[in-house]
Amino acid sequence: MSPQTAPTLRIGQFAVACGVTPRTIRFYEQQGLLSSIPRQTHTMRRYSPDLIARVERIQHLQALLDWSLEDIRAALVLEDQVAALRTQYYQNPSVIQRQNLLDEAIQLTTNQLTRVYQRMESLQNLQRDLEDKLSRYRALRAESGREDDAR
Amino acid sequence: MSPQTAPTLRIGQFAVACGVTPRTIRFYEQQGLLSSIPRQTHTMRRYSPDLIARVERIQHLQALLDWSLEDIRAALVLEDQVAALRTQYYQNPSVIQRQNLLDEAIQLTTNQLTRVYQRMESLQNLQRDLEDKLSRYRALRAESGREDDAR
DNA sequence: TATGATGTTGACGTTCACGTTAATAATGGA
DNA sequence: TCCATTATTAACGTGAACGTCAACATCATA
Repeated sequence: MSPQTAPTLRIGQFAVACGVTPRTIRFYEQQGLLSSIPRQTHTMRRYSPDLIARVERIQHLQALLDWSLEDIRAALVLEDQVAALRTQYYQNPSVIQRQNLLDEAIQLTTNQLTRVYQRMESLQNLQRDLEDKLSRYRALRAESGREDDAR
Repeated sequence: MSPQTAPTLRIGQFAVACGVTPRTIRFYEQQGLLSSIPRQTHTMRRYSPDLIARVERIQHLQALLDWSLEDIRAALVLEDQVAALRTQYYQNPSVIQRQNLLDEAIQLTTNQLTRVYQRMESLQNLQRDLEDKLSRYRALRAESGREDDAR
């Protein structure tokens, strides 16, 4: 969460850098996916370039795991909390609290990994099907080519 | 396309077998994903069990490649045409037509495969990220455990 | 300092992939 | 033959993830 780079980008350039529209960025913020964006002189939002990776992460989870923005939000919030833990960002919580938080994060990440493995397996099956199909098509095309030669 | 098994199932049982609702089945037919379903006595639809695989295929393409039903329809229609070609289902088209059809099908399948490869690569990256994250969490959790021991 | 590009907050619109309901008809077993 | 179960069409409803528009504010620069 803590920005490593200065918040220099305005929403237009930031959105282009992320490959989305400004509307999408505002929508993500509204849904709690980007937390409070600092504003210069209390008006326009400013984005630090390291937030680009966060938006791309959102889109990846969306596209690759079929997660809703709500699921993604929950995951990011938890990750942010762990990150805050590490940098002692907020008042050092009790050992129990830290452990619970970490256990939750471990649980969540494990679930994500399981999902990833399942998807990869399904994709491999699909790959096999498609490769078989392709070779059958090529064989048919070759036959048809021979007929054509003999015209 | 040509059913290998008799159309015995009514829509309720068929939908259950596919893991969807009857509404979904009717919707797919309406969108041209299942072509004309034979009806006994001109009223109720009857499904042959081999159509289950087709519905599962639709859901896979939807979930794994993020395709719209329209994209899937186009792919299935093309595949059906090639299958019809093989079984001489409709009037033997000209050699040129057959070749064009096959070329289209080869093109489409190649595109699908490309998409599959891209997704698998992205998934592998995500897998690495998640595994790294998980081991970091576990390390943190271990630290916290030691603090706890020293209470 | 004028002005065109860019940003802001609502609020309503849109698309996809179905869900739900209603009013009616067909099926199949006691 | 009766009647509970299942199916049929038609129509409207829904949630997610934005798109679009209006009415206004602010920024950068000539």
